[in-house]
Amino acid sequence: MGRSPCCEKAQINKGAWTREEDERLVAYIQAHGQGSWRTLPKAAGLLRCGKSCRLRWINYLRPDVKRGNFTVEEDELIIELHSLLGNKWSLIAGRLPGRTDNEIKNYWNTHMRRKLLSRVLKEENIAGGFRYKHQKNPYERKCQELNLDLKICPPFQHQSEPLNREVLCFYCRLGLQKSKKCSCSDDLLHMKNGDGGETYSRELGYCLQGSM
DNA sequence: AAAGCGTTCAACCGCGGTCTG
DNA sequence: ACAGACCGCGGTTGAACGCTT
Repeated sequence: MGRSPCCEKAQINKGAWTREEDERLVAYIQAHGQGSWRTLPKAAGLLRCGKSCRLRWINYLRPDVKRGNFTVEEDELIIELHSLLGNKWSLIAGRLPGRTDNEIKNYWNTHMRRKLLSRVLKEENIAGGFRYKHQKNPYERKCQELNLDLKICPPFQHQSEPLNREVLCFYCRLGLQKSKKCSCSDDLLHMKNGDGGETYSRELGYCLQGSM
């Protein structure tokens, strides 16, 4: 009935990976490719479950993983994408080459939330003082305000002409047509969005609908 | 010096959807 | 058709580290 288990749970190592385990995993994937995570640990001589191997490879050992601090541009992009997609870390990571969903999630939870909140509260302060002065928890309130109502549906099919990537601004090329930072002309925006009232994100592969 | 507290981030957990026997 | 494993994802945890007192 069903498949056999991927590994003997009792013989599984947990916790931090050792240098030797890393080397074994990298060497195996370089020689044989990723293939099936289910069979990889045994084939590579690792006492780990496939899930753990996958995580270690994707988040840390993969050669194209970009280490080090996030740039200002990446910061801004994460904020923009999070406002559109919410906690869809894998989708956000897909727009940031070399960054993993786990890394972005951690970065958001440690740095960005605070940064964004302080920015918003500062803007609010400048705009007209504390309208919510009476409320006890401005952080919670502001987080609720930032939660946008967004619907995601399958990709829009009939695009007659390929969009000219050269004339699109950086944010539009990332699928953020309605970004405040978008510098495209009104004509171009009309051409990109068509008549349906939907914003098709070619890069993200979604129709973005609702309030933005 | 060291205790206490806060921050960071790698790794684990649990869930939902998908796949396989 | 169905049971159960796999896969990928977001949420959470806990060890390590840094800072403050």
